[in-house]
Parts: sequence; C-alpha cells; structure tokens
Amino acid sequence: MTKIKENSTRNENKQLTAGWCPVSYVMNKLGGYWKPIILFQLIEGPKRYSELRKAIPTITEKMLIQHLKQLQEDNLVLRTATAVVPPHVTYKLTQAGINLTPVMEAMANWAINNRENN
Amino acid sequence: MTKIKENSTRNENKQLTAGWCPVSYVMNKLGGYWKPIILFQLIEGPKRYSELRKAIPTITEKMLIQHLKQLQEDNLVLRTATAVVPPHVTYKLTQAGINLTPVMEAMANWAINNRENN
DNA sequence: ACAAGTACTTACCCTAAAGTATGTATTATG
DNA sequence: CATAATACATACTTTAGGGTAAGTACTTGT
Repeated sequence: MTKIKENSTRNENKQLTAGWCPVSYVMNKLGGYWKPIILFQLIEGPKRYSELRKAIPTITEKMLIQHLKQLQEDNLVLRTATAVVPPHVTYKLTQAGINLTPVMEAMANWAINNRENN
Repeated sequence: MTKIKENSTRNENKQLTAGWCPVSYVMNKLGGYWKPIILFQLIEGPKRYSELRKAIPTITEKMLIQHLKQLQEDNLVLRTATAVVPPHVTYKLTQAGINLTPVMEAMANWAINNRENN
C-alpha cells in the first residue's frame, strides 16, 4: 500500500536476512498480526470476504484486504471473483498455502507444550 | 527497553492474537529480523557474545543484546557470565529453545520447496 | 428516491521496533 | 598513563506497519 523506502537500512536488512535465513523468509510471509489467523480460517476451507470478516470480528477491513493481497502476492492464497452484484469473492489456500499447514501445526504444538511450563 | 503503551489498540491486538492463535504466539517469540538468525547460530552450540557478533556481521550491538534479552525473557536462551575481566559471557539454547529447532527446520524445508517454484 | 448489501479504496495518524552514534566499567599490559 | 579487550547501556532518529474514519461502485428491493 504505502510505498516502502527501498534504500532504508531497515528494508535492506529485511531482504538480506530473508535471503540467508529460510526461517526469516517464512517469517516475512507469515508476518503481520493477522496473517496466521487468516490462514487458519482458510485451512478449514474456502471462505468469502464477508465470512472472513465475521470470523475475525476484531480485524478492520483495511487490514483484512491488505493482508489478503499480500498473501496473494506471496502465492499462499487464491482469490476467485464472480461478476455479480452484489459481488461474490472467495479466498482459498493455494498448494503452497496447503503445504504450510503442517508447519503451522508444528508451531502450534510447540506453543502448547511451551506454554504449559510457564 | 522502550516502554510500550499498553492500552494502544495495536498492543491489545497483539496480545489478543497471541492469546487465541498459537501460531501468532510463536511468531511473537521469533519476531524481529534477527531472532531466527541468532537462534540458528546457537543451534550449532553455545557461543560467546563476541562470537555471535562476528557470526552476524551486519547486526548492530544494540539489536544483538536487545534480542538476546528478549530471547532470555522468553526462556529460549540462557546467559552464563563468568566474573572475569575482560568479561566472558556465553549464550546457549534452553530446552524450550532446543525444542524449537524441529519447528524451524520445518519452516526451512517449506521455504526451500516454495522458493524453487518461483 | 433511497437504503441495503458486498467488496473494496483512500487519506490521514500513531507507535513499536529498527537503526545511529556514542559512552561506560573493569583490569592487564606496554 | 593510556590503550586494548569485552559486554554491554543509552539518548536520539527514522520508518514500516498497524489503526481510524470515511468514501466508492453497482444493482436489487420497497
């Protein structure tokens, strides 16, 4: 949305770390407060835009589409629109997105085990 | 370091998502450009502060200790200091940190496979 | 005529986190 | 007595990303 300053140290370092470190690479794709939650919703199956909104009541519309767009660019989510009025748009995981689910499950399992001993 | 404004919407949402979503919970612990890279260095074994600095030349000292502190607070890394001059401090993974390595490997594998078809 | 429903878009503000630069304590050594 | 070595600390600046609020397009139903 807002243009990023490509020559800022910050952005350069981001690129750099994503280049070296496969974990950073993944973190960049899953980064953002809402992305994991959106993906989680879509694991259950394709959902309409409005269904996602209802499923995640505390997200704003701006954040929702912004993240959906990034997820599309990163080839994790596929958007399908039907040209009707009112519009009908569904989002679903791509194969790469589906492949990510075991990774997310591994993260979730670690979280559960780690949370217990606190 | 810098105090966070606890009642900002942003911070509230962060807490909220980390509460619901185990993946967000993990993302918060691994968030920050350098944390995965620091953890990766420590997978190989304990390292001194100065060794970490040399291993990650582009990181600044501020970022390095800041992340090391957060990793300690999150119980992923253990700091051991010997009272000598010049100081001798080593960092190593805790059990929780060690448990995280298969998760990070899963992320890395996904990254490798996903990067190929781009 | 206008409200309702869907899927966005856009202009603006605020802040957490990253980066820059410099300083500190302690002791051994030339 | 000044420098080196190690492991930090701290004051200040910048920016990416998140949040707020309001608007848009198109058609069907009343």
